[in-house]
Parts: sequence; C-alpha cells; structure tokens
Amino acid sequence: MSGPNEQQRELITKTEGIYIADAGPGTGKTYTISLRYAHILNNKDVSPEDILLITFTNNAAENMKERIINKCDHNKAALRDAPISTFHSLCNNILREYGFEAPEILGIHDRLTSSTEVMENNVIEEQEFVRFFNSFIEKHPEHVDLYRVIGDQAELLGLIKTLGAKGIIPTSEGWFRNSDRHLDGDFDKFKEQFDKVNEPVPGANGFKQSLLRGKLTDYKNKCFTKDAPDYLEIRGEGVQVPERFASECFYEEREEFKQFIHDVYFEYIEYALSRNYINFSLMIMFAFALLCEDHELREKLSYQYVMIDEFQDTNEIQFKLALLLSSTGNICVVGDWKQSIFSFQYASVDNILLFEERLKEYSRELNEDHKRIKYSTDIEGKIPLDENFRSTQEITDFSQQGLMVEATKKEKLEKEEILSRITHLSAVKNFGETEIGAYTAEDEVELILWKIEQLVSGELDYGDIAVLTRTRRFGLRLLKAAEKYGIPVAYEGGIELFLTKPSLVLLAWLRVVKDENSKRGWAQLLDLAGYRYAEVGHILDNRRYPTDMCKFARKLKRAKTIGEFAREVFDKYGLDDPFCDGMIEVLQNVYNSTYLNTAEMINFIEVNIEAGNTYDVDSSTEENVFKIQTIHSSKGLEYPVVILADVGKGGGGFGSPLEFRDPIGLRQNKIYSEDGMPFNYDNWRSHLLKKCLSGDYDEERRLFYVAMTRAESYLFLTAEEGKESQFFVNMDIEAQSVEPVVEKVEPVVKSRNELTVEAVKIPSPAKYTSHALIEYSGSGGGMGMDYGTKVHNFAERYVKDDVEPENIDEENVKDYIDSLDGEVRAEVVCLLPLVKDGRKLFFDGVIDLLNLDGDTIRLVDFKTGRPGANLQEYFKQLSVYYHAVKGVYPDKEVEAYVLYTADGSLVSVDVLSVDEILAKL
DNA sequence: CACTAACCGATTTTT
DNA sequence: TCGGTTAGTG
Repeated sequence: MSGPNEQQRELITKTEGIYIADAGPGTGKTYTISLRYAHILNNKDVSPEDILLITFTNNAAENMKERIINKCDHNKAALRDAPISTFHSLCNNILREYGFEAPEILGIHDRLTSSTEVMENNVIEEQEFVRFFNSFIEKHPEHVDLYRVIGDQAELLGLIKTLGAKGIIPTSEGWFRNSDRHLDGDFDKFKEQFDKVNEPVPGANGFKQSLLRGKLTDYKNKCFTKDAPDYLEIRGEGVQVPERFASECFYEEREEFKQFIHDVYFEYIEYALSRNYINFSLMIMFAFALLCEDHELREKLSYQYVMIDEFQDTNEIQFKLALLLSSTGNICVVGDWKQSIFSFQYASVDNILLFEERLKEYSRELNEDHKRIKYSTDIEGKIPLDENFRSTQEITDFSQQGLMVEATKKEKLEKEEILSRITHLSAVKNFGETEIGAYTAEDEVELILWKIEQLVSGELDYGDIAVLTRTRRFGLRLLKAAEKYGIPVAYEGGIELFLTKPSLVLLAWLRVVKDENSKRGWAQLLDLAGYRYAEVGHILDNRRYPTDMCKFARKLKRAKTIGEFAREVFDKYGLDDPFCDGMIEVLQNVYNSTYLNTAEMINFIEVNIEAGNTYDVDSSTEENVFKIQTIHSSKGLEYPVVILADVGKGGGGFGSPLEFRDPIGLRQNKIYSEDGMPFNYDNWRSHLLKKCLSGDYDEERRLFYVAMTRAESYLFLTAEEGKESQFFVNMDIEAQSVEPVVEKVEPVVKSRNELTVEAVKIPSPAKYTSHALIEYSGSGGGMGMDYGTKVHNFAERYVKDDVEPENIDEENVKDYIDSLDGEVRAEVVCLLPLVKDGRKLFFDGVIDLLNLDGDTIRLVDFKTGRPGANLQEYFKQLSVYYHAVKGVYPDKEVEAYVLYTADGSLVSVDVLSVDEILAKL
C-alpha cells in the first residue's frame, strides 16, 4: 500500500471527540486503526497506557499489537503491555486487581479472589447450572408452576446470559440501577411491528388478509387457557387482527415470573461464586458494576483515547462499558453493520445501526443518579471508508446484492432503504481476471470437487481456493468426499466431537449400561425421549424405566466392541452423519489400543468434554490444499477463489418456554394451570406477540454477504439441484446445471507413518508416553523447547522437501541425513505394548528418524541440548523405540542412536531390555 | 385467487 | 417446536 487514502487519513488524524467509521470488507480497517494508534502516540502527549484499543478476539488483539509495534518508534516494552485487548481480558484484569469486593455491589457477601476461575466450557457450566437449579427447586417451592413448564434447564442459563448481555443485572434487593425496566419491553416499538404485519395485503381483487391474520391460522390448534379469546374473535371479521389485541397481549401480568427469573439469576451468581467460578458474562457484569459504583476507580482506570474494532459484534453492556472507560470522550468505533453475524453470541447490531441514538440513551441512563459521563456525546463525525482493496469491482457489486435478496417467496424488502444505509465501495486494485458463476447439480459435493479440479487445471492452485459453508456438517461431508478422491484439502477449525448430540446420547447409554439406575444417564435419555421434567423425576425416584428402553439397554450389553455399541445407539436414534462416523473412529481407535471398559470409556468421554477437546479432522501439514470453513469462522479472511456452498436460510426459530426478546421483553410462552385439566397451556398473549416479531432474515443476508466478500477474484455459488434456496434463486445470475465428473487424484504421501504393534488383550490398561520415563537432570543447557521443536520440524521437512538449514543444528541434521543410504522416514509414530503385574501398559512416542537400509534399520532421536547430556535418560526412551521397531521388524538388525545436533555427535544406544524398562517405572 | 391442512426439515462460535 | 412450502379445496 502506498499510504492511506483520503478517508483513511481522516480517520487517522481526527482523534478528538466521538467518531464512528463505517469500514466495509477489504477497506483496510486494521491497517488504518494501527496507523491511528501510532498517530495519537506520536502527536499527543500520551503514552500507550492512555490508549485503550478493544478487539473482538485475542488473536486480533495480538495481530494489532504486532502491527503497532512495527509502526511505532515508541518503547517496545511499553507497547507490549499496552491495553490492546478484548473486552473480556480487560475486564478480567480489572477484576483481578480491583474486583475483590465487586460482588458486594450486588449485595452478595462473597468475594472474587485470585483463585476464582473463569468457566470456559459451556457444557460443564450447564452441568453446574443444573446442579444449582435442582437445589433451587428445593429451596423455592413457591415457583412450582414454573418448574413444570421448563423443558430444558440449560435454556434458563441461556436466558440469564441474554439478560446479562443487555445489562440487566439482579441484586439482593431488586435490580441493579433499575435495569428491570428492560424486562417489560417497549410497547411503542412493538406496536410499530404489530401494525406493520397487520397491514392488509393488496391482492387481485381488493385487499387480502394481513400477514399476521394469516399466521394465526394455527391459533385453533393450540391449547390455551380459558381466558383466551376464541379463534374467530382474535382473527377479526375483516382482513386484520383487531388492534386492541396489541395492548391486550403486551400488557400481561408478569410479576411472579419476573420474580422467579430474578431469584434464579441472583442465586446462580451466588452459587457460581461459592463454587469459585465466574463465566464470561459475569466477568463483564462485575466490571461494569464496579466501574458504575466506584467513582474514584472509574476516574483512575478510564482512558484518554478509546478505540473499538468490530463494533458490530459488541452488545449493550459492552457499549455502556466503553462509555464508562472513556475519560474525555475521545471515542472511535469502527465496524460494519453488514458484517454483523454474531447475534447468537448476544451481539446487538443496533449498537452500530442506532449508534447515535444509543449513545444518547445510554449516557442519559448512566447519568441518572450521578454524572458519570462528563463529556459531550455529540458525534464529531462519521467516516465511511469506501475503497475496497480486496475484491474486484464485479465481486464487490455482486455481493452487495446479497444484502437485498429476498429470503423467501413472500418476503418483501425495502431495497431503497437498505441501499441508503450502504456505503458504496469501489475497487481500487485491478486483479486482472475475475469471474462470478453459479452452478447446480444433483450432488452438490461432487459439483464442488468438480469445480475445484477445473480451476486447478488452469492457472490456480488448490491453496487459492476456499469453500465456505454455513454449517460444519456440510463442510465435513465435503471433506470426506475430497479425501476419497485424493484431492488435497484441509478443514479449518477443529470439531468438539464430544459435545455433539451423538456423543451425548452415546454417553447416556453407556451410563445406563454400566449402572442400570444411573440417574444422569436416564435423565438425559428420558429428556431426549420427550418426558417433561416432573415425569423424569417421578421415573427416577421409582426406578420404573420404560420397558422398551430397558430392552435396548440389554441389547447394548451384548455389544462386543465400542464401535458396535455406538453404531447400535446411533441407528436407534436415526443419527447418521460425519460426527457419528468420527466418534466411532475415535472411540474404536482408543478401544483397540487400550480396551477401555465401560466405566473407563465414560470417563474418557467426560474428560474430553471437560477439556473441550477438539478433534481436527485433518492435521495435514501440506500447504497447497483447498480449505473448507464455516462462514462464521472465515470472517476477516480473504481468498483468491471462494466457492460458497449450501447457501440458504437456517432453521427457523427455536422456541423456548421462557424467553427474552426485544422489544417484547420477558415472556412466558407456556403456562401451567389446573384450571380445568392440569396441563402446560400455551400462552395466547405471547403466541400473538411472537407472530409479530418473526421472519427477520437480515442476519442470514449479512452472513451471505460476509461469505461473498471473502473472494478476491473468483466467486462461485453452488446448490443442490431442486433444493436451491431463495437466496440462490434471487441473485442476479444464471445458474448452470452440470453433471460433474470428479477424477481421482494420485494419493498424497502421508506426513506421518503409522507403525503399530499388534497388542495383547489384557484388561485395565494404562498409557504412558516414552518421555514419561525420562528424568532430565536440568543441566543439559540447550536452547529450550521451541528451538528444539524447530530443529525437529526441519528434519521432517528436509526429508520430504528440499529445505535449507538455517542454523548449525539444522546443518548437522542435514549432514547426517545426507550420509544415509536407503529409505528415510521422519516423525514415525510408534506404540509399544508391555505387561506389568498383569496390567497392560502402552508406551508411545514419535521416532524422529527411521532409516531402512537393507537388513539394517537405524532409529535416531535428535537432541538439541548440550552434547552428552542426559544420555542415560535418553537411552530409556530410545530403548522403547527399539523394542517397538523390533516388534514390527523382528528379522532385521535394529540400531538406535542419539544425535546431538549442536555438534553432530552420534551416540550409539545401550539398549535396555523390556524388563529393565519396566523396572524403571 | 384466497385460504388451509398436511408435510418437511431445522445453526453459527468467541470470550 | 417452529415456519415455510406444497397440494388440495372452495
């Protein structure tokens, strides 16, 4: 880049006052922000600790810091410690230093301590929440009618977090700073939406019924309480729903329900603190409360300059926090409403769309009882960045269409209005060739692979191509197919296999098979089978489980392997997807090498869940591969070629019996009543309210937009023939129907070679890595772990490609490898099963280098430490490798060496016998 | 043409 | 459980 353009320069140099920058895709946002930071530092009398820069992810914060350090002449150490971070780590730091008594602000007599942990795994948190909620039920019998209504307790936790994101916080006495006013909703805003959907629709002869009236056809199939108006009454005599129902539904009695939410919310915070953890939502909440109430601390912590990147991803409480964190009103928010796709993470797109409005509203709110916001909240300027450095003009214009495409056949969009909100982007770079295409075929997966093969047969490489999908599921299907054809591919982003539904079902059955009265197992299974909370409790107490389920458990007991077990379970539930296959693969592999019994298998899954382990479907280190990603994870990235697969709208809403929605506030969709038949009745009021809110596809369109704007020069849309979504159909492009033929590609050599010895079947296994044998003396000198890893990586790469050594260690490795005859393999995985005291043990490890030279096999381990150091310890490790290799090649002469890479000295290993290895344990 | 009953298919992920 | 689509009815 030849320096900032006019708009970028404006953003860089105008630093005093409040600015909002509209930074569309490819407009050089990160570049501009880092220059702005440098500009402030160089031209104002401030140091890095006076400038707060907030980003969305830790990764982004790191990148930003790197850039700024490179651009500024300022003290590098000070910049490393500069407040360039996410909201969460900023709040965490504040709480660690000043937050000990923050809970007291809410009336909780507990403390945040340095040992308070941040709950990162939401599955574990849900388990904690369920534990909490069960004790809550015992303590609060008065809410019994509400308990009957709750299907999934974890949804209640979700509801609490939604409230937290909006800045609605409970205290021992009531609600923090009257935040409960938001619980009631906003009638005027609701009425606006009501009127809109209740507008009669113009038809061929006069007016047709309003959308709302049409939607209410299901009203008669619902089961409402006695006070509900009947079908004819609510739909009215004309083409509209009578207007009086708007206020009649909106203003319903909610006091008891609100009290219940308050109590659950407040006591859960108490519970979390008593268990010594907080979640991410509480982290922000406590920091916010602290900065609200401790005026001295706020003055002390606030910053002269505040910048927030990706502002479209912030939520309400973060907006307010930002206002509190600024001392002077020098605030700059940068974002793009068109790229707001994280509402399910509680992001509020209105923060940026209604920036001015919210700015005024929030500062008024924060100043109600004390003047916290002392600066002017007038906006100094709006700066649109309007040059796109990423994509060609064709792609830029085409993607913009995506924001105005109808998602359904009925949907009507006010395109002029949308257009007026979009900053038109002009492409600056000429990339030469550009192409936009759309294809359909019977098999979309084959279609995509066919297109990729077509592309790489020309000028393009696999590495230029990214396939973006809306769901991980489709991505994994594509991955599987690509691997089948040998097309080089990488799925970006790991999969938390054990948090998927198949895994939870499987785990529940394992529990039940292990212990026929397992409460956790049965609770989950009964819940899945559709039993309500109260019924589940009854069944568990009386231990009278459904007979067909008991029968299935007996069948499972006879399964011979975990794979068979899992397959039975998945078949029973009609689960059949790549997650199931992945699970079976992982579990069967574990089983094959360790013969875990049921209890151990349960533990294995639990540990995986606990650790939030993700399983990378492909760990290929190859560079030239095409990438598969979900659209959400592709945000911020760019590729020469983007193939956008599986476009369409996501599943409709998920209704929960208790929920919070703007602008109707807190609502109870189900009501338990014994008036007549005891039953969970539908709430006719919230039924009508919800019909007025539905059908908002804006975020789906933005998702579509984000995906398309990742492309630099080539963009292709694909769809399954006959199942094209309205997005696909309504875009201004002619789709080509093709019959794809995919050719098999020569298989790529695997980067790791498997070398496994047939194991002996003995129960109760344990697993060790060969490094567990080694006790380092600590005096090895050496250059540390990272350096060692680098040298090892060099060896692996040198064997495969021809890379140049970069230091003396790597040169010695190269010289040694060059001196060898025969086949050389690097990074060979090996496994050695042993038996000690009737217990099976596994040692595994990675052999750095394996040299197959006629009848001789040499195995070599590289050590970057001081030559001669730790030799005895290394001998133990190498002995394990020796026996593993000898097990596979019993007829060959096996030699083991340690190569000290510092001076190239080679030491022959005195191999220990198996018994000696065992004795060392 | 307007309306309705019956059927179908249903997430994304960071802190 | 939801809403959209489709096929069928008046």
